[in-house]
Amino acid sequence: MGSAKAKCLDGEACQVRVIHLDRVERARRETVSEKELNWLSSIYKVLGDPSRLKIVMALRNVEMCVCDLAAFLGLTESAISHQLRRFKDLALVKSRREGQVIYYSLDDEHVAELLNIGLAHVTE
Amino acid sequence: MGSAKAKCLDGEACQVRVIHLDRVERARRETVSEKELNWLSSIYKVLGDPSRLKIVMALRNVEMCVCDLAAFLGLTESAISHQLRRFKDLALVKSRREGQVIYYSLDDEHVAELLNIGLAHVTE
DNA sequence: AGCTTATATGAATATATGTTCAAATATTCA
DNA sequence: TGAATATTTGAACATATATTCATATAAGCT
Repeated sequence: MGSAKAKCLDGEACQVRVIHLDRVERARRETVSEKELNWLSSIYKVLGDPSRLKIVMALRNVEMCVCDLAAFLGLTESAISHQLRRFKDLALVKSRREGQVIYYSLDDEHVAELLNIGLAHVTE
Repeated sequence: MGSAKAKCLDGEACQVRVIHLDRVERARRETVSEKELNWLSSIYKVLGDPSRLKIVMALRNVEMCVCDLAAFLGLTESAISHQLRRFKDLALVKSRREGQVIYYSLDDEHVAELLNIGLAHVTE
């Protein structure tokens, strides 16, 4: 509706200006829970850093250890380890120990899909 | 190959420790350009914040103006405007003026796909 | 047991970032 | 023209974050 008249939400005393109350209410109805939203955004966020994106792109195809990734990225092994922990905390990457070497690989098909769509976006 | 012997990259004098040179070289071969990587990560990053994710989720379904989104998110109109500019800079959201009101909506099908996969990830 | 290698951890730091406030534009309406 | 509405912009601030350095853990080798 075109009426650009200010309205109020959440009671009388509020100061919130709203033009399309119906749309706001619809958005309220259709949104996912705050918890799901936070989780989802944390997954996008972990991909939203060039170094981490490069890491996870590499792990899509090959299992790699920390020092391989450090050589690939040109970063400290410590930096790689810190970032890998973030992936593990979100259960996006899994690890496998073989002697002293720990091999990392991608562990989430949804993330693989996210990366594929991103690549399609970039290479089209 | 299992040989955990240190090797060197990029010339003699370097100190880079590598266990699987072949894998590092393969990763080098298969990676996208630095420029594409930065662009792609910036797209994930812009989705990697709860407020922005909520904005773009809402814009998936309905056209909304700044103050609608401010009411929906419980944030300042200024905050919304700042975040919308980031989406516009990446050409993920488009705007349409109608009198004093500016309507925002999603403008990138790849991003819509990214959101769909994310939602599938969350709601499965 | 010691010694080396591979990775992890924690503190420290410099930088990036999200939000707010105050002020500036831009558009409509009287 | 002037007042009111919708949005934008820039500065400021508090918080988050990516990386490095130094140190700790863990496993294999002699």
